[in-house]
Parts: sequence; structure tokens; C-alpha cells
Amino acid sequence: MAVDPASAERAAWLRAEIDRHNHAYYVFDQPVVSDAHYDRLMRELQDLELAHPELVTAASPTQRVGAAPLAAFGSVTHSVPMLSLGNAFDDDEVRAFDKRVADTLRAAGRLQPGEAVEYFCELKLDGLAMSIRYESGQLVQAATRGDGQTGEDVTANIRTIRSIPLALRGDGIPPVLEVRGEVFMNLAEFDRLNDAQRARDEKVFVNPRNAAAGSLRQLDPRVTAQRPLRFFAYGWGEVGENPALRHGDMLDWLASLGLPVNTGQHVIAQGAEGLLAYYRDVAARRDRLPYDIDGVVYKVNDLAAQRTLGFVARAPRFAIAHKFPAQEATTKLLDIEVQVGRTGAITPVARLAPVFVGGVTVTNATLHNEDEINRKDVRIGDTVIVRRAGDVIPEVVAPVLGQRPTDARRFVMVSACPVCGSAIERLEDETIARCTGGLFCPAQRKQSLVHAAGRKALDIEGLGDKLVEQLVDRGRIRSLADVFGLSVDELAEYDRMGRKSAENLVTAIDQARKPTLGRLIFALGIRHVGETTARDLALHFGSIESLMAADLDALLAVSDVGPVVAGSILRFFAEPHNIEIVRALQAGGVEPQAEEAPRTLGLAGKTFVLTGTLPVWSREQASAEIVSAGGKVSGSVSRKTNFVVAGEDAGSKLAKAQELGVTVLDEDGLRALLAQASA
DNA sequence: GATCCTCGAGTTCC
DNA sequence: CTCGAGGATC
Repeated sequence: MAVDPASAERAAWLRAEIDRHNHAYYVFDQPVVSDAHYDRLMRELQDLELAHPELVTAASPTQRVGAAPLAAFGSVTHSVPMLSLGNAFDDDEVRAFDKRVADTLRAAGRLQPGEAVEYFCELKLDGLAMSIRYESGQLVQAATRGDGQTGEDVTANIRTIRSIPLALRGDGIPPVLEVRGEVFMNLAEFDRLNDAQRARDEKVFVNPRNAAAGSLRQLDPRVTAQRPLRFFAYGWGEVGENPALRHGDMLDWLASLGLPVNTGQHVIAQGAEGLLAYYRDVAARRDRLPYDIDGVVYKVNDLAAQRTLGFVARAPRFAIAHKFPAQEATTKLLDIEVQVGRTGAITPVARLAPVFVGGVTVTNATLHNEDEINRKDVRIGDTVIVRRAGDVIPEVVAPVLGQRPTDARRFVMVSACPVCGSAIERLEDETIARCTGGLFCPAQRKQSLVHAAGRKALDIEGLGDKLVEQLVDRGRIRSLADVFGLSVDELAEYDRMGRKSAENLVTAIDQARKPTLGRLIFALGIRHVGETTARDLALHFGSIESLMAADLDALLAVSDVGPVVAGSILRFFAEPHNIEIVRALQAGGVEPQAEEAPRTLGLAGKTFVLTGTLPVWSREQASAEIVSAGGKVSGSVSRKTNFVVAGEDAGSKLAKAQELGVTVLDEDGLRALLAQASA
């Protein structure tokens, strides 16, 4: 049967394209396209070759793993080839894999009818595959995968990784042992490395895998030694006497020889549904892992069964990688617009062609500031790599330089505020540019009203940014004080406001007339005075009058208030306009209530950090309970943190706590502690 | 003077 | 959640 010319042409194009990306990726550590795009190209070629086997050539990228090794490193021929794994991207592909395995094993009499296959499940770390050879227990050679047959000799660099033993230990050391595993970097260590690189004005790495690759490719092992590389063994190549019957036993044996094995993450599962349950479990806690993974791997546990199943081309039939949907994707950067914040901060925001990444469609992403844009060298018109890092917030990672159009434009910081036209000012040694318009600027006025109405300030439910926008645009309110003059009748006239909503809002406004003093001070929106400092000030001065009357020395006497914060407060109350607002609030019936001083109780001196979603309490409730028992709630984990309270979907703070050995509680643990403290 | 710890500010999507 | 920067501490 003849192949249609269109398919043949498409296959040739795909090969050339994949080769180009491979070269850029493996030889230069420079991604030209996102992983998702690369995977798509590869999949298309694989499908095409599957449909038309006569199109397969020896040089096709589907027939090898990577590109040629660099000349600078010696090359190593693997005594047992380093295989790649087949991929599954959805549940059905996993079920099909299990069915193939089960059918083959049943036909060979290795599985009883109705019996499920036993699998060994492990994480698929996003790093570099490595083969490390021990002879008589001594580390003699380490090589990258390369094209699977031949890799680069990186022995000197691998020897610098502290978790890899230079000599095996224990009894029964085999004459020859080739360990296969992954070299990778932990996320926290990767961040620290990049901080250090930045501080020294050296290249900042795009992601942990690139950092690991770059570190291994250093010709000077002393440089590699400074990099936080790690290794986990997941398999083996050449091995003399094999004492194990199952894959899991084999890994236990490797661990007993002193090799790092990711034991805590392994699971034995039965049949396809067991595999899928493991996948879902890992996916749910992926964000809490200290390293990046791009999926999970399933292997038939029984080694004799593995031998029965054998290999297809370059991949084993007894194992498969189940990949997560890409968290990175490429899209077009349509424009860079600027937003004006409450303090006048000008924030450039990337407008993106909508792209589906990590489960949601992303159209906007913050670019933080001018320096950030220049550091990343992103330009309007670029194709950019977009990521949903760990949490939720999308981030522009880097431009795809190979796809930069000739008319790509650099971002130019505006010189006048796009909202009010005032001058933009960027003080020396500050990274943030600001609109100088102050409350004259409608954007700043709106933002400061939204801030004052917020949950941590006056807590006026129903007064959100949409309504504030309308009220300010129509000139109905100019300052916070005007809010207290709003009536049900007039509010009901606004867009999306029924009579009921208007009544609710007026009730909420009325309740806001009795805020704690701390909330009122916070609501004023004085620069550098946030929730915590506002409460400290309230406790120290006791009334708004004595805060307004305080001079520099009086302010500096408050703990955690230094010259910068004190200066900001003095400047705020030096503005007649701000005094007027306070007077107008008082005239409008706003009466701050005394701040309740924390009683010295059981939890005095203990610092807590909350993370994730607790089963019953909201984070605010839990926080209030801790504070009322005399404890302190802080935002970031450090050595001084006494307890981390972790709920569902806890993130990096949990990882940090584990790293520092801080006690981790769940909600029940917190309740128990509170009960004990009040007893 | 350097380092560590907190706080403040800004932000995305559903 | 993350970054930058202010304040405290050694």
C-alpha cells in the first residue's frame, strides 16, 4: 500500500523540527519550545509512523532518545542500553497498557484468570537520567543517557553529588553494579541557587531541570560541587548476581548498599484501577513535593514477568510513564499593559493569547516590574513560555527566542499615569515605578476605597471593586467618609444592584461604624502600615487622636516601627486632606472600639504558621483562636516558628516546615493544643 | 555590617 | 503565594 505524499512530507517536517529542538535542548540546555509543544510533535510523529510503518527511518527521532553528546566530554557506551518509556496521557491509555500486560502474562501462564497484575509505582522526577557504574563496590564511572546507547562521561561531576556513595557499603557487594536513576534539584534549593546566581550577576536558570543539566555539563567539577544536585536510583543496568524476585526487592537491595532510593513515595498497586488511584493521589499532592515531577511510572513488579513481556523497539513492554498534563505551555504575548495600584505602584501585566495550562485558561500574567521584564528579555509579539508555578498564579517564564518576530517591541515604561496623567516616578534603588497623583488619581482612589472596605479593614460586604468603580466614576464618593452617607434609594439605581442588595449594603455600612481601632487605622491605607502594624499602633496609642498627635519619637517607641514607617505616618497626617477624612468619618458616626490586648495565656511566645485549607475552621477563625490563646500567627516559616498548621492542599510552607524540622499539626492537633493551653 | 525574620503589597482564576 | 524591603539582632 502506497503512503500518501502528504503524510510522508509531514513526517519529514516533524523529524527536522524535533531534531532541531533536541539539539537546542540537549546540547545547549536552551528550550526552543515548551515541553507540551515538543510532546505534541513527538506524539504526532509516533502516530504517523504507527499508521505507516514504512515511513520509519533509522534516523527518526522516535528511534533514539536524545542528540549526539558534546565533544568536550568523553563518551561512554552503555553495557546495557538505557531505555526510554512509553507514555500514557489519560486513563484509557493506562487501562489499555494494563490489559496488554495482563493478556500477555495470562497467555504465558504467569497470571491466573481474574487475577490482577501487581505493579510497582513510583514518581517520575523531572531531571536527567544517569547511569552510575560500581566495580568491586567503588564508583568508577557515571554517564548521561545520551542517545540510549552512548552517553557522556560525567564521572567527575557525579562524584561531587553528596548523596551518591563513592563506595557501596554492606554485605554482598557485587563485582559489577550499574545503577540507573535521576539527577535533579529540589525546588527550594533551585530558588536559592538562582538567588545566588542573580547576586553574582550570573545566568539565572529557567527551571530546576535546566539547572541540573547545566550543572552536570560543567567542565570544572568544582563548579558542579557548588550546585545542589540530588539523585534517586530507580533501576539498574549491568548487574552480576541478581538476588531479587521483584522490582521492589531490587530497590530495597540498592538502598541497603547505601544508594539513595525514594522509598517513601513508592506504592504497590493491583490492576489498572490501582494504578489510577496512585496517579490521582500523587496528582493531588504534587504541589507539596519538594521537587518537580512530570508524572508517575508503573512497572510490573515481578521480574520474571518482566522478562516474559520483553521489549518493543527501545521501550520495555512491562513499564509505562503516566504523564501529567503540561504545566507549561507556549502562547503569544499580545501586549504589555500597566495597572495602577492603591499606592500608585505601576505594574506591567502581560496580555496573552488564551492558553490552557495546568487546568485553566490563562490570559493575563503579572510581569511585576520593569527590571523583571528586562531580566527575562520578553518583548511584545514574542512567543513566551507560560507556567502555573506550584500555586495558582500564572507566570511568564521566558521568551522563545527562536520564534521572535522581527517586529517584536521592547516594553517602555510609561512616563505619565495612564489613568490620571500625573508624572511617573521611580526613586533610586527602588524597583517599583509609581504614579505621583496620590488620591487625585481615580485609580488610586478606587483601590484605596476597595482596600478600606476589605475583609481585614472595615469589612463592608457588598462594596467591591465593580460598585466602587461606578460610585467614583459618577462622582458620588470621593473619599472613605462619603461611603457612610449612601442611602438605599440611591444605591438601588446602580448597575447590578437590586433593592435587596442595596439594603444589605447599607446594613453592612452601618455595622462598619464600629470597627476596632486597629482595623480603622489599617483602613486609612497609610503606606507601610499593614494589618499587623495597624494593630500594634492601636494598642500603643489607644485612640486615633493620640496617634494623630504622635511625633517622631513617640512613633519610634512602638515596636516594629522604624524611621521609614514612622516617616510615612507623619507624612500621612501632615496632609490636611487626610485629617479631613478622619473628621468626616467621625461626623459620619464612625466610632472605633478599643483594641483587645492579647491576654498572656498558654500559647504566649509561640509562633504559628497556617497553610492549606482546614477541614472545619477557616484560616481567619483558626488565626483568631491562636491569637486569643496568646499565640502569634505569622506568614512565613522560619527556625523561630513553633508550629505549622497544615490543611488540604498545603504548599511550600509545609515543605519548608519539614525541611526545618518544625512541628506540623492538623486542625485536630491545633484544637488539642488550644484545649491544653486553656486548661 | 551582615543576616535573619516579618510584614506589606500586588496578583489570577473560578 | 511570592517578592522586596523594613526592622531587629548579633
